[in-house]
Amino acid sequence: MSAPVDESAQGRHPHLASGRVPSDRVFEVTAREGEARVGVLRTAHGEIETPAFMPVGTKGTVKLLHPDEVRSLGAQVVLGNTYHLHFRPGDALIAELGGLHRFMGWSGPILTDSGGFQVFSLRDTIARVDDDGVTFRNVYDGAATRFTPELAAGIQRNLGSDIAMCLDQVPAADVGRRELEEAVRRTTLWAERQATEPRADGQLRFGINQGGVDPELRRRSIEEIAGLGFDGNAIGGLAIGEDRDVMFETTDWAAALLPADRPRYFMGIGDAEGILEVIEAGIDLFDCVLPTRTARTGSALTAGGRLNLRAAAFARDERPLEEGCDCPACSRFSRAYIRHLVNQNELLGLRLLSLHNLRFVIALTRGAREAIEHGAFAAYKRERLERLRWPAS
RNA sequence: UCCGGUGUGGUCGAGUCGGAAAGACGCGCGACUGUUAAUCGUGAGCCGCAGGUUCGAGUCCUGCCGCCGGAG
Repeated sequence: MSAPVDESAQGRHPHLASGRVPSDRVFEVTAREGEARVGVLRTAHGEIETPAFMPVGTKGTVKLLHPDEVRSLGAQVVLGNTYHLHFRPGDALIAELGGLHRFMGWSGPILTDSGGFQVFSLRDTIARVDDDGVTFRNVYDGAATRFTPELAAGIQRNLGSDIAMCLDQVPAADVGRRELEEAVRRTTLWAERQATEPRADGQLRFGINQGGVDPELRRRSIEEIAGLGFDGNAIGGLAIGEDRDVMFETTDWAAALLPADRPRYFMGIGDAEGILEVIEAGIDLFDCVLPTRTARTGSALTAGGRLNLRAAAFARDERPLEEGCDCPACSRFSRAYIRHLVNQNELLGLRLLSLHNLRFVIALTRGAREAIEHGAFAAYKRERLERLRWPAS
């Protein structure tokens, strides 16, 4: 594959390139419609127009894609991961090489997740959780490892991300109230400690509230976390298997409780309906592996729903994945060809699907942004949901 | 023509003293939501054909057919 080199990322130290943004200019809301809003989040490595979808690049890469491709799809910020980069190749090594931006050739904003989700979603590896931190066997070599808020802060400082997330305790969707309450309590305890840790130059820090869909616990968590005055606030521990309607309902009132002058981040949602719902609730940022993962497992996201490209139904389908889509896949290749590539395990097929799926969610989000600016979001959402319910193809 | 071997889902291939047909790949279908994921789940076999022995046959017997090898 030959791809253009990102000149701007060459020979530059991300820490030197970064600039501190005056705190009163970090986030500005520029338009509203109901609870939904449009804004701009200014980071050390550039601005993010919100609402924004953030592609996930856990190990320092949005899987299969060149950073320039990710950028040209309209992505303004990507995620990196504290857990994975700490073990491979090591955050100290990345710091030595000039930070994550330079290391991965992405000169735009980077948000790093704290590792909390990884530790707690890999439940079987957890040895012990206490108020100080969590001990687990890491997935790379099985060695016992301890994560604390201080370590999560230190790793993210080494990575030099623009937005660092707090280490949180993420309980499964089906835990009882007692365990949920423990997670809320600990998440606050940890956030208080992480809040005072040193950070990279210009780095913003976001708190994460928990509480599942329990009204009292979520409310309590939001009050405690938001009370610590982070640069932004995330709703964590949702979209992990709970009832969808309850999740949306929770998001509606939970988002409204978050400080309006700070960015609000819903962690881990990426399907079309979900994106529209959380935007409507007043969420500014969201991320998800869905577009890139479903791509690698052979599915395309479209306005009419997901297409399983492996299906025989597409063998002679000469249409693009989605009519009217401007992505590199749709502008040139047929469903039949992509199906052939996917079924033959040709990487190009998975790359084309990745490009398309990311373009789909980014374009959907951009459409929402523009709609809000014109006071047309309600109609936009209705129309998009209609198409999902009654797909044209 | 004779001798020997062999015939199990689309393909390769395990089936021990006859007792509910492994596995892999492929194919069909489906999942996937702060990535241990180019992953995971799931479906489909008149055991070459016809008889026979037996309570019971992919396994034993007979005949036929197809393939492989050798002899002539």
